[in-house]
Amino acid sequence: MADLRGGDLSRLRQLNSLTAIRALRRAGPLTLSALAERTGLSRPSMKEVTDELMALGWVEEVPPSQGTMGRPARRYRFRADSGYLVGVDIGGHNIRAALSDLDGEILAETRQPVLPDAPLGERLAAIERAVTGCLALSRTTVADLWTIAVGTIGVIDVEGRVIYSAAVPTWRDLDLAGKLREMFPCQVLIENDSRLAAMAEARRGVAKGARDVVFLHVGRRMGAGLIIDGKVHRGFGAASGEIVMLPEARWFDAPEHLNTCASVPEGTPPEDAAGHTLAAARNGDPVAAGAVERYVDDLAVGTAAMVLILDPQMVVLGGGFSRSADVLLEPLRRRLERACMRMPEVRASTLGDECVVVGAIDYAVDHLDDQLFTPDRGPLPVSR
Amino acid sequence: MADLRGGDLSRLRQLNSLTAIRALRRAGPLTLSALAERTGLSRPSMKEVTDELMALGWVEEVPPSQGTMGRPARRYRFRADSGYLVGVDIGGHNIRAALSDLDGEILAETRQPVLPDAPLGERLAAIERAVTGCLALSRTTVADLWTIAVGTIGVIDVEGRVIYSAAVPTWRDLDLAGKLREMFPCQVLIENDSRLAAMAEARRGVAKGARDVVFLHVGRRMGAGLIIDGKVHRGFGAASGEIVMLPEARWFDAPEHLNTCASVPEGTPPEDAAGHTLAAARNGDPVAAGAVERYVDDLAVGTAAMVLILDPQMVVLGGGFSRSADVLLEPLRRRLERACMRMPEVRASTLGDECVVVGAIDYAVDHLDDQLFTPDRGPLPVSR
DNA sequence: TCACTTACGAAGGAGCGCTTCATTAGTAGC
DNA sequence: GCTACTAATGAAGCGCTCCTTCGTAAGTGA
Repeated sequence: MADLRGGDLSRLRQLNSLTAIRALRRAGPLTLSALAERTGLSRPSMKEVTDELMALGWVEEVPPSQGTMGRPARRYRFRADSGYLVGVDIGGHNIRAALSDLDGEILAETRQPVLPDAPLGERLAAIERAVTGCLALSRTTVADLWTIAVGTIGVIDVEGRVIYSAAVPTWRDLDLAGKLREMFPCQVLIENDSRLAAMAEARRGVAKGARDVVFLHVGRRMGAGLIIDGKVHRGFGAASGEIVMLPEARWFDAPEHLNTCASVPEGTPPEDAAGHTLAAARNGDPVAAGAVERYVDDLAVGTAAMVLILDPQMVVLGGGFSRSADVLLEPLRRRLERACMRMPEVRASTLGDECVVVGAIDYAVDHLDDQLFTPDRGPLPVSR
Repeated sequence: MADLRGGDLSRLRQLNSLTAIRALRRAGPLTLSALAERTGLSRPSMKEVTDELMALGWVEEVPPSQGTMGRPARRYRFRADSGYLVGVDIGGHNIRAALSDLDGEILAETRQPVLPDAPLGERLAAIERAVTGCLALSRTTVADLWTIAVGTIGVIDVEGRVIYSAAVPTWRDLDLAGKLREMFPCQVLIENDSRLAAMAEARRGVAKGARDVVFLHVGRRMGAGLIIDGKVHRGFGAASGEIVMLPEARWFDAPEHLNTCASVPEGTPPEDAAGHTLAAARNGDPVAAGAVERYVDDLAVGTAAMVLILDPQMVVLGGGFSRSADVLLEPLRRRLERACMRMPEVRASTLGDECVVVGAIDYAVDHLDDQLFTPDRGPLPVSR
């Protein structure tokens, strides 16, 4: 429960340094005066702070802006390139990776296809290829990596061990965090992919700014991710969002309505059936429309449970089927309107397939921020 | 999003003062040396801090402890009696109030019976009587009150307005916070009663120490309160925990199994029927046992929804029926065991009827803490 | 070239916390 | 009752961080 440590003078400086970093991260290059004004410090004090931050490698000078009145002011910026973050999305069929700077600006992305039943070694190798691919694209080395954040399907325990994964058999009981730590000499974070997707939507997607968000992963498998009070909600055993396990919530079998619809042509591969049904419904096929109706009926039950329990500001529809949001959104809203006490906004995901990698990066950025702004870390470390 | 204000020297002092207060609140009377050690400050600095706090009225000296080696040390304690908090539970049939010091130590309690359909004025008068009764019992005046926290049935909006109340008709559309602010010249907080009960259990009840708690209010009406990350979770529109509104969760009609059980004697008043059924089940009546089975079946569905969605550390069974926890707990556990991914602890409430008032006080204490520990409040105010 | 604007840099001062050391007020043992 | 020991007290002096103030520097616009 919070810290009971009193502050030293150096603690004050540390606080002010962090405040300066935060201001620079938020507002880009700033002059000394602007920085001083924003943080409330005097210019001379801020000068000392920036000098120190420059010496440590956290901040650098950029050329002054031209055409201003008066003597041109020095400008400083946060050196977001003094370290890099990688986000990884380990899906059934694809492994995606993205590399960003410390501000979460994405600099490179890669994708490695992989078979759901590929042996473990192959899958891990694909992860390594995806990450090193990103490094090569952005001309950085593994030594510059500060954090790798991984989103994966399945239930992950608090230590980063996979304890359940319906979609990827070889994934089960794997100490994923451990394996990745062997591969990469940096901090490794593991999260459930739906939760990271929720994070992405809450940070830079359609739910930007919302503190409480329910993210629905609708696709061939169903899942949910929760953002509560602006943070990823994991739950005590990292098993939150698993409403799909409750038969009464009617999520588990919901996709069957779309898969087994009579309007799907014979011989369609099973993974494409739902897409056919949704497309047919969009084109006015009454049989498909009925299947979609029944699908949304089921989807709405589990969703209403989450909305009634949490009263979020927004519900975001994501996952594979969210490409058909135009067919799903309105009927879902209508049903929720009837079922809920207070109707949340219901919107479609805007980030698409990159949702999870982007969320992984946002998660890593948050983690970095937390580390920086946790008191009693001692002085700021040298950056690079 | 956090503050961007840098720190002054005085800010450091403020921080240290607050740290000292916090240490004293947590550990009772402490000597200067002990305080210094705990907070990491040097003794001379801590002396200045305590001098200042004494001058402001936040801290006072107590006689030194005897029989120690060496020169006896001054001891200081937090003046929890420099202000008072009141918690109020507005139920259908009773209005309870309790008065505590700033540490949340309860000093007086009162109860005022009131009819569910009493006119609004009468109900408000009963609230006033309950509170002034507490003041009289503890020989304090309304001027010493810092905060009143109120828990009430029904859905309260973010501004403290009652927007829905099935049990108390006159309560509807009432600006409760406004009315109370007219009555009492202090800070007024309004919350839903189940959420406050959850708070109490998480702070000093059976769930003490748990960060994520689901509190089940089981009684003639059903409700739930959530503690997430140690804080009351209200939701965006203060409508969280309303799973009872979802038919598929089977909470709404669940109590009917107990009310309409054939083993209830003719002529039993409807409010006592469920109690009879539970008692009969405890005594081995097979008909009553069946009714209880069906009741728990329903109860478990909504509960499983909450557990699967949130993955709490603990589920607390509270409310009127929790007096029969011995009959309910085991069957509930069995059903959850089957339904949940990770089984939480399931325990009965230990605080009984005082749950809500106590929770209201804990809520007020938390609020006070937040206010104190929010930066940029300027210097510590004079206490009393 | 001159007035004006804005930033820079150095100097002096105040607040806060730290260390050090002589002093004080108790207990324990003889 | 005296002495040795223990632990807290109080005052002095130091260093760090931030503040304000003021003269100087480096641009723009007339």
